[in-house]
This record gives sequence, structure tokens and C-alpha cells, in this order.
Amino acid sequence: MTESLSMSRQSSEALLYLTDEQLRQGIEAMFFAYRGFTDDPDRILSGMSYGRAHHRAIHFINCAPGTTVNNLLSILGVTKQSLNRVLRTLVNDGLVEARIGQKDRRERHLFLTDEGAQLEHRLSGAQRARMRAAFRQAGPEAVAGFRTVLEAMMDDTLLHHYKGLRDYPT
Amino acid sequence: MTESLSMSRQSSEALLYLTDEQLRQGIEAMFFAYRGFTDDPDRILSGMSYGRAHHRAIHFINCAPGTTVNNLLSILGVTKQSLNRVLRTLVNDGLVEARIGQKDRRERHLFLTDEGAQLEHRLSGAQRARMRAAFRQAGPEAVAGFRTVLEAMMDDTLLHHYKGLRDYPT
DNA sequence: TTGGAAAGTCAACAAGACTGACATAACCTT
DNA sequence: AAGGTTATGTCAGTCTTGTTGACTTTCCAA
Repeated sequence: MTESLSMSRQSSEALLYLTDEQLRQGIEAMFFAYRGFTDDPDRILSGMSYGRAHHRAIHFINCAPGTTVNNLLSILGVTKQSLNRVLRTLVNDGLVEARIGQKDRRERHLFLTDEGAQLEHRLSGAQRARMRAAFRQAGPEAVAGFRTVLEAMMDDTLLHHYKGLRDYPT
Repeated sequence: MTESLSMSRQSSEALLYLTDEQLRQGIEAMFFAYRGFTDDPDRILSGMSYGRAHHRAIHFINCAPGTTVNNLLSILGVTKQSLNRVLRTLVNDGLVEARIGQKDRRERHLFLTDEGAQLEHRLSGAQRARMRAAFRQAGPEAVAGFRTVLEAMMDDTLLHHYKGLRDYPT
């Protein structure tokens, strides 16, 4: 009964999933899921004198060790003043090391110290645990769809950063 | 060296999509996609004296007209003082109407004015356009997977809000 | 009827984004 | 060698949006 009904709806409407109501649900799913996504690291960081900005910096330095300040800037999409405030505290606290470039001595190449790597691991561990649970619960096909939609939602610039961080099998 | 190491890890794990690398990509996909997701409304709002917080309030008042401040509070997950600042400007500017409750005179029931509904439409129009393009590009199966994963990523509390806003066919 | 709980408001503060101006050092082209 | 550009760092000030604390009004139950 319900099956035939949903069948007829699907066949009568070519693109059922593109109604405004479906789109609204997609929008709200993004809103709520992003909250869940950032919750765990935020909770860990709230104890220390760090915030989400520090987490982001640590995450991408970990992904791309030796990256320059400028590169990090374009990935994070913030101003250098904003990033610098964060980076300064991380360097002062001994979580990040900024080495002067060999080839171009104007550049600073960023690395996590052991202590920085430890914090990164705690933060991403919490986030990965949630992601892993969600992926496991949803199944491989859903995960593939999840990534396809998310990539389609990015700007080309963002997509470029996303794909550029590592080689990424399409 | 590193290659053979990662290969051995891949072959030893039955669930390929749950490797740390796959999870990391999921995390970054969320980060970049959320940026794309909020970009358009942010750009529209940056001209006015409003921000993302106003957008969120307007969105959920539109979804659930007559909602109380308290209810909105628990949906948005901020303090009442924080929401109140936003709400005050919206009421003063004539975008939102706050009617004193008939039954309980402590409560304020929130509605969009015509002008508020107009702004809501501009904002959600931009967001829906991007979502629609992404959905269309990704295809129906991917969209289903996208939503499945996002729902699995929410806290139960958030999921409750998400599902509670309207009846939502599982 | 009185005291506690709940809804909402006002004030002050902090994090983290922004702009603008400026400094320094290193690179690069002429 | 000189001058312009690039990469980075810094100071000052503003804006949005989150926080806590203190307060009023209203409701409800002992």
C-alpha cells in the first residue's frame, strides 16, 4: 500500500527529491549535523584557552606538514591577522614550530611539535569517533553519497583545496 | 615504505571506507561544504547590519510560526541572552513580531512580518539554489546517502529537533 | 498568599572574525 | 645596486555572536 503509493509518487514526479520541502530538510540536516560535528572538539578545547580556530589550524598543519602561512591562510579563508593571533599562541605554547624556509627565507613552514601532535590526536580522535559511528551506521553506499553531495556543494576554490590536500581517488 | 605500510593496512581492514584517511576526508568535506553552504546567505546579509545568527532565527521562525523564544532557544542551542539580542533587532526593524501568549503571558510567540518573510525568501532562495544544484548534480541515491549520514552524525537531542520540526518520513 | 520556578530583558565581557596601516625581511627584475 | 613585490608579523579598532550575572514579570503549587 504505502509502497505502491511511494512508487506512484516517484513516477509522477520526475525529481521528487528537489521539492522545496526536501531542500529545506537538507539545509536543516546540514545545520544540525555540523553542530554535532564540532561539538566534541569544542568541548575538549573549552577547558584550555583554545577555541575552534586553534583546532582548524592544528588540523591542517597536521594534514600538510611544512605548509606555509600563506597556504594555510587560503585554506582556512581567514585574514592573516586572524590566523596570526592563533598561530602565535600555538607557537608560544610549543604546539607548533615555524621553520624559516630553506629556498625562500621569507616563508615560514609550519609543523606540529610532539605536544601539538598529541593534542591533534585527541581532537581528531573525538571527531573521527563520531564520524566513524555515523559512517558505520549509514553504510558504505550512504557514505559515498554523502561525499558526493558535499563535494557538489563546495565552491570550486574550496573543492580545489579539498582535493589538493592529498591525492583523492574519484 | 609508507606505501606498503598503508597498503597492508588497507587490505587488513575489511571496511575500507572506515580507515582514518577516509574519515579525515569526511571531516574535511564537512568543513569545506559547510563553508559553501553558508557563503551565499552570509554575502547577502553582510550588506545589512545582520549576520548568520539573524538568518538562523528567521529560518526557524519561518518554519515554525508562533514558536516561543524558549523553543527557539533549544533548537538553536544558544543562550537566551544571545538569542534575545538578535531577536530585539529583528523586532525593532519590523521583521519579526513577538505576540504575548494568550494562555501564558510570560511567553512570546514569534512570527515573521511580511518584510521578514521577504528577507527569509531571499536568504533561503540562495541557499536552496546551491543545495538544489548539488542535489541535482549528485543524483537521488547520493542525496539519500547524504541525509542518512547527516542524521547519524547528529546528537539525539539535535535529531529530535530536526525530526520534530515537521513530520519526516523515515 | 507566598515562595519558587520559568520566560524574558538589560548590561558587561570575551572570542574570533574583520579592516586598515605599517614594519621587516627577502626575493626578483631591470 | 635600486625599486617594486611578496611573505610575514604587528598594532589598533570595530563587529558579530557567544558567554555569565543580575533583574522583572508572570505563573503555579504548597
